[in-house]
Formats: sequence, C-alpha cells, structure tokens
Amino acid sequence: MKILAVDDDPDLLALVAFALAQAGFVVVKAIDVPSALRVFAAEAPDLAILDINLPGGTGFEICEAIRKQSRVPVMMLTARGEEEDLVRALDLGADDYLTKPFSPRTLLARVRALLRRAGLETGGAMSAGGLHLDLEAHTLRVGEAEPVKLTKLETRLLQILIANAGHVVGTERLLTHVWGHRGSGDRQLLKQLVHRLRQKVEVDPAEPALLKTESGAGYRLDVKA
Amino acid sequence: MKILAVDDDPDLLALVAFALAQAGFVVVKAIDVPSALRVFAAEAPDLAILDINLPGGTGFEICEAIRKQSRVPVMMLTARGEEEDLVRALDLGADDYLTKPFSPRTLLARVRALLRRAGLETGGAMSAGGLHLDLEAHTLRVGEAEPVKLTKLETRLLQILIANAGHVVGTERLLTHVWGHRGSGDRQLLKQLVHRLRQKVEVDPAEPALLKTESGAGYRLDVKA
DNA sequence: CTCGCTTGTTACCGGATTGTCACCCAAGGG
DNA sequence: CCCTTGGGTGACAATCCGGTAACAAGCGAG
Repeated sequence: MKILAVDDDPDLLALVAFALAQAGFVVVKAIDVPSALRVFAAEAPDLAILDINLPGGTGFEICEAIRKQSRVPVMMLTARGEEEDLVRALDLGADDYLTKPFSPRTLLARVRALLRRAGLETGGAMSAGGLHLDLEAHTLRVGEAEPVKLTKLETRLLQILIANAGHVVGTERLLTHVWGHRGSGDRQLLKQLVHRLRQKVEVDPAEPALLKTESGAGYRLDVKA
Repeated sequence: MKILAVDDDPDLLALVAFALAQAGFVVVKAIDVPSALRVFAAEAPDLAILDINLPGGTGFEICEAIRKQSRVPVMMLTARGEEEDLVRALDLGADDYLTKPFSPRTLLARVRALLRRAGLETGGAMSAGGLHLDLEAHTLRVGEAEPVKLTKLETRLLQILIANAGHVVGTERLLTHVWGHRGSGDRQLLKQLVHRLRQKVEVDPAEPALLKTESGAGYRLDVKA
C-alpha cells in the first residue's frame, strides 16, 4: 500500500513518513505543489496526505488536481483548524481532515479508516516484524525491499508462520494448515516447500535468518523488533 | 437518501434532523440503543449518525451491531473529543467522526463526502488512470481514444478492477463479483472473459499493457497515468 | 423464426507449481 | 565404527494454471 505525504515541514514530514512506514506502508514524499503532482503521477499512490499550507501554493490545488484524474482517498492536514478550510477541503473532494498537532496513532487510525472505506484494505494482509504478507496478491515484502511473488502453498505456509511469529509451529500443524488433512506423514513436502521458500526470501538461504528450523519440533519465524 | 440520526439530546437531534431534511435527505430518528437498532432494521437507512453518549449504552454498540450486518457509512458524534473515542470508533468500523459542537454546514459537508465515498452518489461512471468506464452505457474509453462497447460481464469485471486499480484482485473475488456465487471453481469463465476483454481494449492483446495477469493470484489493472 | 451478439463449454499448448525420489550431511546410540 | 534418524538439496515427473481457439447454447430484436 503506497501513500503520498506532502508537507513543507521536514520534521513533520519525517514523522508522518516514519509512522506510516512502521505500519507497513510504502511512503513517497513531496514538499511542494509541483513535486507532489509529479510524484503522484509517477508513483500512483493509494492515498494522499496533503498539508494545506505549502510554499508557493496550497494543498487544495493538489487535491483538486488529483480529483480530476483519480478517486484515491485524500486526507488534508492543517494547523489552522478553521472551519472554512474543512468545508473547502471536503467540497473539493477530500475524504478526511486532520488538525495539527495530531498523534501518529490518530493518523494511522484515520488512514486505515480511509483505506477501508475506499475498499482498498485487502482484508487479507498480515504483518509481523518487518514482514508484510498480502494474501490476495500472494506477495511478501521484507522490510522496505521489493515485494517477492509467492506461490499458493508458500503463501499458506507464511500465513500460519506469521500468525505465530516468534513461536515454534509443529510439523503436524503446518502440514494440516497448508495441505489440509493428508496422511500428514508427508514431511518431504514440507521440507521442499521450506527449502523453496528460503530460496526466495532469505538473504542467505544456507543460513536462514527468518525461517528457522526447530529440530524435532517444526519451524519458527524469527522476528526482530 | 435515508439517514438514521441517534442522539438522546432532543434539541441537538432536532437540529441535525432539520439540517439534513433541509438538504433533501429523509431522516429517521432514535434516542437510545434499542430503538436505534429497531429503526435501523426497519428502515434500512443509507447512512447512520450516532451519538456516543446514550442513556443505557453507547453509540459504539450500535456501530458494532450495524457493522455486523451492513456496510453503510457510519458517522460518530461525541462531545468529548478524546482521542480514545476516535480510535475506538474507527476501529469498530465507523467511517467518520464529528466533535460537538459542530455547524450544520460541517455536518452536511461530511455527510456528502461519506455518501460520495460509499459510491452511493456515483452517476454510474468511474475512472482510474486514463480509463473511463461508463456503467450505464457499458462503454470504456482508454485515454482519448474512441469509447469501446462492452458486454454486461465485461463491465462488471472492469468495475471491480478499476475500483482496485493498481492492485491485485484475487480470482475468488473476481468470480463472486462478476458471477456472484458459483462453486467458485469456474476459473475457465474468467479466463475467457479476460481474454475477450483484452481483445477489445488492449493495443496488443498478446502483450497486455492494462489487464495484467498475476500468476497464481488473480488479475491487476495497471494504471500508468 | 432467424439473425447476431453474448455467454458457456470443451480441448489443446506451454510454462509454472508441486510431488516424488535419490542422495548428502550431521548427530547420536549401540 | 556402523547404523539410524532428521533435515537439506538437486533433479525430474506429474499436475495445475493461464492463454487461445473453436464451437455450442442462450437470448433479445426484428
């Protein structure tokens, strides 16, 4: 999920970007009107957060330009908190509005609400540590790296591992979750699946940093932070 | 357009109802949790405005109950303006939030924004990137080119793809949206539909620029504005 | 009824995914 | 030292899945 954040205050922009990145969003930034429009066209973000007061222009212009070509949710930020701004923003097609100062938690709650309203929240996405699994797109993103494409079985395996991040998941449970039933004696399948998954997601597949083996028990997803 | 307003303060409720009625909405009212649920079930409103503080309960309960059965937009009202309320409301699936006191104008602007967001106000047209889909005329215009005529199924497919432009939409979701039911095993229909649609809209159907395949997952509408 | 368009069905091709087998290595017990 | 066990690895086969074509079945308009 990609979010465009526009603000001319470097500190606030960094804070917003950090909060969003922590929550698993990809953030693209801009500091004025022209760069915001350029980035929007180039990156096609899923949501835009626009400061109203910008050097040489306002967030209203950006909002208006975005609305002409797209229906992505737009959230406006303002320090003023005046009703005029609010009404004007909503009339221009903005979807929400936040008054500075705001807490990162509030920002995230509102962003999530907007995405859900827009029907963009996949419903099927989970994350743990720096891992973000998209169950619908079958992709895994490790930290800020490019998403990796996964197969159906790999997705199912990661689903249960991420759901139990940091804890050992027994071989039997893995087998039944991924293949659902089976003589459940088929450990070879699991070996292969883990092997193939490691080739895709581990930096050094011979020395797994994420998908740890718990000898005699099962596997464990190691999450830092 | 029918709106449910819930508040235990008769004066405020009357004010809200009046403002909404002036703007052309049909308003149904309730003053506590049980009556709100009853009215909601009986009247099936298109939007709900809920006060948080109610005698013998809270608007949260109503919101939760509504969300279990419906996706209509919900707006919460509170006098407190505490962040806890905001976060909780949004987590429960509320779509917006207004702090008392508020002006009728603000209320209306927000209500309209919500309805627009919910797609209840769309004139039967949607666009993303350079694509413009007319749901009534069953036509698609790509950039500045001549509109292409679409069949019913093709329109439905594009509808969900455009609504999720740039994102993978899983096979299952596509099947249920277009055909709505099916043992969901009928991937062949989807294959054919996509194939036929590509013949119509892609410059080079063998090398799709718009309707991308996400192997093992689903399809994605690629928007390069 | 017939024409023409839309939708559903069957079949085949090629590449990706998954299942199977054979073998390696390391640890542990007799 | 030999054997067994559990896991990792590579190669290959079976199967699945998407793209394509051809054709049949539905269906509305005239």
